[in-house]
Amino acid sequence: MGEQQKKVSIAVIRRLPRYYRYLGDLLKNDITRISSKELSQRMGVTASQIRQDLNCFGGFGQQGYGYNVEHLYKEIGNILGLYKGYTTIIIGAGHLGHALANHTGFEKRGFKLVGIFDIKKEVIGEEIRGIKVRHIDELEDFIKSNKVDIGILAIPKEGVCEIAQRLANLGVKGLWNFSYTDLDLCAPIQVESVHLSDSLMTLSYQITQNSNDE
Amino acid sequence: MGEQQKKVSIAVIRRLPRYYRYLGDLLKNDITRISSKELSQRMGVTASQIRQDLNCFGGFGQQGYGYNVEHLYKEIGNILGLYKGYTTIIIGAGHLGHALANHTGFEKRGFKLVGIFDIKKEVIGEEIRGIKVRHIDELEDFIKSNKVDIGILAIPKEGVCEIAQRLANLGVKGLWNFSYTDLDLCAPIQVESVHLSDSLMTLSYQITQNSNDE
DNA sequence: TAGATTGTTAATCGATTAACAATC
DNA sequence: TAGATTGTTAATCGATTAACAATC
Repeated sequence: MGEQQKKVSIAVIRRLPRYYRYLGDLLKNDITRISSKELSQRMGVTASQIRQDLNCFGGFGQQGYGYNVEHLYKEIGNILGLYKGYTTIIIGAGHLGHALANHTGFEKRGFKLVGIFDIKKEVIGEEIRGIKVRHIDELEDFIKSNKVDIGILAIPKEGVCEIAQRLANLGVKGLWNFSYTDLDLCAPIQVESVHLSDSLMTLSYQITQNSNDE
Repeated sequence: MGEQQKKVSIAVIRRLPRYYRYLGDLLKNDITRISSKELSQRMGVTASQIRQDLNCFGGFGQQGYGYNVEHLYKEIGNILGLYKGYTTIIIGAGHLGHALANHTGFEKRGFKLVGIFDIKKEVIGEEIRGIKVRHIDELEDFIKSNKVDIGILAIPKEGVCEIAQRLANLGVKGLWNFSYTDLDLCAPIQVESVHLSDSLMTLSYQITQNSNDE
């Protein structure tokens, strides 16, 4: 803690979950060691990049041998904070909120859903995977008596800024934002946005280009 | 058509939807012109980057004046293929499939949902926003008699590769992949993946770093 | 030991930023 | 015309790839 290697670029960080995924697959297939060269072929990247990326965090390999799959898998999991026991709450019990609440993959990676909030009377009290939907007015009390690390924002962009600020004020560490707007908070809170429309438009651009090329 | 400016980098393309979003907001607020400098301040990027990005596609501005908001908005929409009338089908009527089907934002941007498919008897025949869920066996017939540009893959990773290949074979132009795996098809089809877990893990890394820094 | 493969430095490539002439 | 702001070239910065000595 405290001492910090020089800042790792966002490009590297965004590749870590992908490494983690491929290593998990290798582990499932009982492969115990892998070289950067073989991993690079499976992943479609250069071996050099893999070695550079990993060496941002320390030397996990061994010359002449390569990397121990299980060890590397766990190390990356550790770097990503997957063993910290982070807890999440979902704001917005609409269709997307339901989908995210019902997705079991997040828990598999160590993220525990502990609360769901909404503003609409109709959904309050409903249970999703054993978790009761609470009224948004209970947010402050809930967070004061429960550790909440991450707020998942599955609400329309109109209300998101106010909620985001409330969560920041309550000491929530990160926001996972699904609303169609950028969040620009003056608070020490991390924001990761998933702009689904942006992603779809990117795909749209690419198929348009393909058609033009012909 | 046919003649192609030198390939625009993916970094630029991924910024286009964001420009589009900000321009849409300006338009709503009845702002008719904007300079790269002012837009850069609103978006938190450099004016130079905005001008460079836009000039990959042509000169949309005017010296001494800036950019006409409505014109630029429409041009970017055009570049992104939003006026092509692209149609989509969703594969997988689970929680995520439901959420995507019920999301009206995509239609607002020109993507028309025309079909939903699943394999489970229980959901076949159900209607989501007026669209009947069909059995996956009807996929080939449906696509042969209906134009389908984009397949949205909202199914577990186990079945996704086979379905993706079937869609590619049927001439679908793009796949929007939500399953937790990379698709590596040998077919002339564009793939855009949304790995939600990867995004969450990136956030997790960042809040972990913040805690370590203290 | 010989072979393999890392960790790491150096070279290359590409993307971003700065600068400014062109021009509305 | 003078002022503003683009389009575009040049400079800088950072990320990726290549190379290779270190070492298991």
